[in-house]
Amino acid sequence: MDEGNIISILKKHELRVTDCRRDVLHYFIDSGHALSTRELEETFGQYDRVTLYRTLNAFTEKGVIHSIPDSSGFARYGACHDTCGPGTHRHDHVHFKCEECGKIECIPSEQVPMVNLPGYTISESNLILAGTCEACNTLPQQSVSQ
Amino acid sequence: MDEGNIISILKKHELRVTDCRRDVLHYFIDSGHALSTRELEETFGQYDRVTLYRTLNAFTEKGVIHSIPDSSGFARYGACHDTCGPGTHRHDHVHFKCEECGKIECIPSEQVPMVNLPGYTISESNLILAGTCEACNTLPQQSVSQ
DNA sequence: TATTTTATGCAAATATGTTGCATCTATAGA
DNA sequence: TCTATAGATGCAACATATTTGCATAAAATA
Ligand SMILES: [Mn+2]
Ligand SMILES: [Mn+2]
Ligand SMILES: [Zn+2]
Ligand SMILES: [Zn+2]
Repeated sequence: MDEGNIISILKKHELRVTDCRRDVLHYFIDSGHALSTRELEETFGQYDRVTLYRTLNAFTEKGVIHSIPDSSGFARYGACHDTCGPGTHRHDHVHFKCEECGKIECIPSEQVPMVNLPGYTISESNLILAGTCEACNTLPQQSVSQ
Repeated sequence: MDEGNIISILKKHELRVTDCRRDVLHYFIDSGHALSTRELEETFGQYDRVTLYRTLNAFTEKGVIHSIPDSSGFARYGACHDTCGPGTHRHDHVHFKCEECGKIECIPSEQVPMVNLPGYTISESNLILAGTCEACNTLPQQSVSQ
């Protein structure tokens, strides 16, 4: 994605355009998988850890990214769809966590099936699948640590 | 649940019966919602933090409890069904996180819908719903911090 | 450009989770 | 019931994740 688009996404979400935010958002959009704080720290050593955390929090609050439920104990984030903004979050797509390569992918093509629970109000649904991803099934020997 | 049942559950899962394990298991079974390590630490100040963590790990390994994915980044655990034991884990039920009271419940009556992803191997599915729980819908003013 | 608002970096604090080791205890066997 | 032993506990220390306070720097606005 080109730099102009990155900047307009930041502006559309009421975020000041800074080097750190441009670089991180760029990386989110181009990476194709959900990111951990660890991966961001390793990728962006030029920025302070605290700044990266604050970037993730700002992005989450403004609807640029969303956190993905995981039982590993580490937070993971994925880029939101165009439809998300401050106040409006819709993440009805499935997530897949590969146990071989450790990557979490958003699967935009799969909608989370609706469930009806009498008495409950459901505002958000998250379906997280785990197993082996397409890439690891094709190249079974390329497994990598998380 | 009575003390005899608690003890027999521990024994059935190859766990030595200790005060800590009896108290924690009792609390899991009677509480009706998923527990965070934080809540356990606050509830069981008489036991060392490390012992509580090791209790959770032992329970999870032996199939007494299961961890529940959450986007908060903190581990949460729920009591397993009768059908779980060492080696056999089946958690195809839905989980619900209430945004009012912060509680996570297991919904044993709802199965996680199957999804087919060509190219992927799926070994586990987790569906986490969020919104307002039955209790909070009934008594809207009783909201509590997480 | 001047003003205002917000982001950043650094230090420090807090929180979460694990490991090593000495001691204690639940359990099985004599 | 007594004893031997594998396993559980508590404590200290460690490792890592995440947040907060504050001074400074930079972005937006006029
Ligand atoms: Mn996603
Ligand atoms: Mn459950
Ligand atoms: Zn993979
Ligand atoms: Zn509730």
